[in-house]
Amino acid sequence: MPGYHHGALREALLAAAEALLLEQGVDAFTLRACARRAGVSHAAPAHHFGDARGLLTAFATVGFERMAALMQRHRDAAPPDPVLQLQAVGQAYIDFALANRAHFQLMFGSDRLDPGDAQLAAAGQATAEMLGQAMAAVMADRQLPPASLPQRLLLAWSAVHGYATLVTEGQCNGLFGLSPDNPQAAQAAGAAMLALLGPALAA
Amino acid sequence: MPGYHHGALREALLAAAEALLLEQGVDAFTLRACARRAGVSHAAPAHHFGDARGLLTAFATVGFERMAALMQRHRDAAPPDPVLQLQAVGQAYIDFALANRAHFQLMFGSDRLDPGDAQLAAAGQATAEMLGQAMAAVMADRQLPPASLPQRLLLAWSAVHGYATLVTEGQCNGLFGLSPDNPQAAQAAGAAMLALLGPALAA
DNA sequence: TGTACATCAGTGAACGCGCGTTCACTGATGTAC
DNA sequence: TGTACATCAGTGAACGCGCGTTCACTGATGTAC
Repeated sequence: MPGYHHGALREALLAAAEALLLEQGVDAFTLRACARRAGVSHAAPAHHFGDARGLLTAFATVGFERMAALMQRHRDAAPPDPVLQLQAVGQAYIDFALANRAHFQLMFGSDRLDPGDAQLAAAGQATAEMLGQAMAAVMADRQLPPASLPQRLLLAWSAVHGYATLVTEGQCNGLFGLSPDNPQAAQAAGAAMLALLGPALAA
Repeated sequence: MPGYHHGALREALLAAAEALLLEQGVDAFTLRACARRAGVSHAAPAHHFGDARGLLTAFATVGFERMAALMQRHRDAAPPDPVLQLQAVGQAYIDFALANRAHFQLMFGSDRLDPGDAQLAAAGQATAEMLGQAMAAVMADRQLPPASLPQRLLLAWSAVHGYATLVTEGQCNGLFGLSPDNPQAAQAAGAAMLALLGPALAA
């Protein structure tokens, strides 16, 4: 890993971005700070990402891909009951947010992404479909009216997204003692929430 | 409303901040742009707010106060059934977010607030208590085990917060056609979601 | 195997810009007598 | 009622800073022959 040519600068910049976002928040993110963090000239990132928007968009895309992969893993590991599988997917949503706070906040909370980016859109859609398919499986299994899919999906998504958002933003710290610094407790509380919600979605 | 002395600059700056936040997002917010928007010298805001953090903190505090007031109104207007009242409070949460996107996003999504500000903390706590009381009333009415209050509260809060966040961030635009630009549709979908959730919280 | 050359990845100096902050100031308001 | 004066609210010029972007460059890699 020598001098002039870095070799894996793209990945190094994404790692530097994560550290910066976690430490200072997205408001403080600058291309120069990111390059500094990666130990590289401040003009170097332009070769890989164009500008800050491009870098953050690539960062968010990686986030969606990771999230979808985690959902798949959780679902595969769950018992064959569709409701349990739906809960597993929801838990993956929460777990991902806790373990990748910087990605999660950027993916859903920032206006510094390029909304027209094709890869970002594809990754986001693939992630959404994981949840949609799990919900559809529940509905088929319980013979629920297909017309109610949107509402059910919206409720499920809102619950996991709201919980993940509240915890990662630190809003649950005072009232419930839940913070991303204690992921075990936050995961457990999320599981309890999903256990309470599951039956409502399957009825 | 004459020349040198503005007379209501504090309020004018908060209004200018709202317009800027809606148009450009919180990332682009600067004290100078805010002063420009209010038609005033760029050094003027310091007299009222100190710095940008102070201004945004005051702005968020106003948001929490408005939200709590709307919750109270919705609850008072609802039928005497505790579950319906809880749903009314939840609907107020959603309605507030839709009607005050700039406030909402700043209140919950920004790291540009002063976390030590006493007024902000008080206003936030008062808002949280509105939801907590409505939930407690449901539990007393249905004789539910008091120990389950935190989980139930967390589920209710997560659902309304998640929904409000997803819609105001524009995440529900593609898949569900819900955007803050069409508040009626977004309110209706939120009501449907709450109708689905209500029984789960009261059982 | 060796040489020439095109391409790529990163450098570092330079630029102009908008920002936050400071500060002496000035115009208006309110209060004491 | 009038006058003097303190206090307050807003001005505008000035500063230093970090930012994004540009650009000629240089060191390394890969490929053709």
